Amino acid sequence: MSKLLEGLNAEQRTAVTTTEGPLLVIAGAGSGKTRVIVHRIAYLLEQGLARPEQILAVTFTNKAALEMKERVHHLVPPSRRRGELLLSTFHSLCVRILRRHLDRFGGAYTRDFTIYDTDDQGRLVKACLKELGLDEKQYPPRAMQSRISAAKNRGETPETLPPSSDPMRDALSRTFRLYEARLAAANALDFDDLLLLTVRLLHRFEDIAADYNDRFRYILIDEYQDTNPPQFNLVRLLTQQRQNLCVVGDPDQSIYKFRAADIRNILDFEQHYPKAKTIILAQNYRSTKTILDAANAVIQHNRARRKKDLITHNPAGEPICVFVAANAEEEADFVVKEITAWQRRHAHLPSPETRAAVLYRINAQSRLFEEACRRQGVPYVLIGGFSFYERAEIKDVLAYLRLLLNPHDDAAFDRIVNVPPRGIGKATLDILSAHAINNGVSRWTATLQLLEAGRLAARALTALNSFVQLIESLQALVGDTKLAGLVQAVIMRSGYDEMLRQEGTREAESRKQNLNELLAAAAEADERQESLREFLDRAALVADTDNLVDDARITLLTIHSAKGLEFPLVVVAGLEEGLFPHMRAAYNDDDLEEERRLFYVAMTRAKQQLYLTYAERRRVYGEEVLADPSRFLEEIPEALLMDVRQQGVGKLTPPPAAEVNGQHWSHPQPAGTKPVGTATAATGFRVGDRVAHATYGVGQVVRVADGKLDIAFLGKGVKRFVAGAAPLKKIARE
DNA sequence: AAGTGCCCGTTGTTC
DNA sequence: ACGGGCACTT
Repeated sequence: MSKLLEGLNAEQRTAVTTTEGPLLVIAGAGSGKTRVIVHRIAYLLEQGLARPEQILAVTFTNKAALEMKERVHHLVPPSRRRGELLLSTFHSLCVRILRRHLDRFGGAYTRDFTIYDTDDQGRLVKACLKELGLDEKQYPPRAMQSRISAAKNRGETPETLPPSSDPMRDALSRTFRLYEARLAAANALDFDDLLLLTVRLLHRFEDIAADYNDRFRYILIDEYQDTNPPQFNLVRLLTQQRQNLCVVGDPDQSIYKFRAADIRNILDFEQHYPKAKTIILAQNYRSTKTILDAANAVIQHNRARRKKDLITHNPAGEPICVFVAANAEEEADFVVKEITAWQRRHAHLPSPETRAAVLYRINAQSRLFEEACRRQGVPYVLIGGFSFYERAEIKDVLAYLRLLLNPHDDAAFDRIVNVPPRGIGKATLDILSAHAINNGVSRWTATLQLLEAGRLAARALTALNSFVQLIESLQALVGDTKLAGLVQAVIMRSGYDEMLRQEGTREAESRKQNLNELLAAAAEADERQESLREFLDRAALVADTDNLVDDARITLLTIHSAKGLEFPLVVVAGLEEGLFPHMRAAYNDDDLEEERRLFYVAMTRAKQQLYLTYAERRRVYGEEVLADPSRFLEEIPEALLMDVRQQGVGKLTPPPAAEVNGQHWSHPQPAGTKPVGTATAATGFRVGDRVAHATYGVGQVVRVADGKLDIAFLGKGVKRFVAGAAPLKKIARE
């Protein structure tokens, strides 16, 4: 028997060695899912079933891909792994394919396309709304953006969304159409396009599809529960010929519905691939029995679910600690203090066994924990939120670099045309933009044409001309100069360095430091002999967790970012109604069940010890609000919990119902009621209506006058809202 | 064209 | 509480 199989349980072995035909591996949290994938790849190589370049494994992050590769290398001797093992995310894979074949479409898109990130997308949507004369108040850019994205992932195109008499739908249709046209004009692809165009490419050109079918004899997909329709279609197209497809995932950990992930992909796998064999990995190797029992108890509250209980032979371990803080600052202080104390108590263990993570629902919570760490002088690593590649100065310099490769990249152009300020003001840019729209050309082309015609104020002409000179002179360096040199040239010649120097603030200093880090990253890319293109692609597709520091003592991150990770000590913070489950998810069963899965993911990150904390008061939008404990806390058997303040677990029972205007209200939302839409105006509200607010919870309209609403919230008094100014949902009676 | 002050929405999760 | 966007000023 192969040494590879030693130490694997019976199910894991079957999953590793069943190499013909489709295979579905339902892997519970901590059941060795990654291990199965790694060993399966190693097995394929060792048995000579495939050469490295014939295997494709798709992971959720690039970091996961790198780790897997290392582990495979550890198991397989070098002689067996000559060739390129392709381990990557769906997005990276698609960029790779498109950079090779996108020209085949022959239309506007070429292989030199630029990738628009969410930020660029937002700018573009805004510009489209403006161009169409649509009011941003009535059609919030962010909402439009996510509707467009959702439509694209459903397979809609501007053609399938015809003009409509409904103003909202019509606005969406028109914005969508213009948005797509502008993307094409800029030779730009958004994140959705990367997947969608790859699917279209393989669908349309059989020879390309055949090539990849030929090449990839074995395909493995990790975190399959979070694949979306385009990803599903891509997998279909890649497995037409051979169905040596192995998907691994856990329906209970599906947490990306908001980005179009469709849990049915995994639930219906056996229907999609009728010859599929299914293996369930139900033994958890990660967590203590206490933690696992609690997680099992919680997830059982989900009704739309295939029953699956995880078991473990691990010891019971310590009870789960629940801490109730008076406010969010106290919560954060307690968490940091408790973590350091726990680590001190376990100082005899090797340091990887005392790593801790603070998990929270929303990024805004991170600030509290950062501040608590700073106050207590404890080093920490923050994941996400304002990560490196999202910083303005980094994006600015990257925008310069993008413009060098693709001057028609309007998003990049807009970003830096007057950064640092070089006298190209609003008036000039309006003319420029109008010219670009009227002539159907990019900003860059419009600039050249305006310069040619000379029909602008002399000052504007000089400024624009020097900008063009700058870009062209930098373009001349591409290819000849090393990346580090190029980045340095951008920072210096653009005047960015000078601008930061003149500011002279601490903030400017730290931005300068960030740019130095970017320089270092460029130098590293030089060592790997990367092209500018590859450098930019990487920058566009880095995941927050890709920069995870493995040996950090304390890591702060959202639960979403924590997917696939594990820590000996985990604190899940902010377990309050309205925050977790989040207000916006509390009104429909599907969203609420996804919140519960999110909590399930959070709990099952913990190996040894789990803390659950919440604050009775928290500042939201600068205002102190009261909060009730999360309903999820009540779903954990009390025997598994310990209140670290010795207040008794009775603390966790829901607060009594309250009276508003003589009517009885229970919090949260009364059962059986449904949201009927977001209020964009006070119209449609009547005195007596039940309404919900993202921050204050359920309330009752007590006055409607002059486009204003007075709403009474339980325990929070009467608040006044201006029409269209607040995220209100009206709740229908019954 | 750039600077100042006020109003408004923000904070839901990410490749 | 805070920053972006806008109107208004210099």
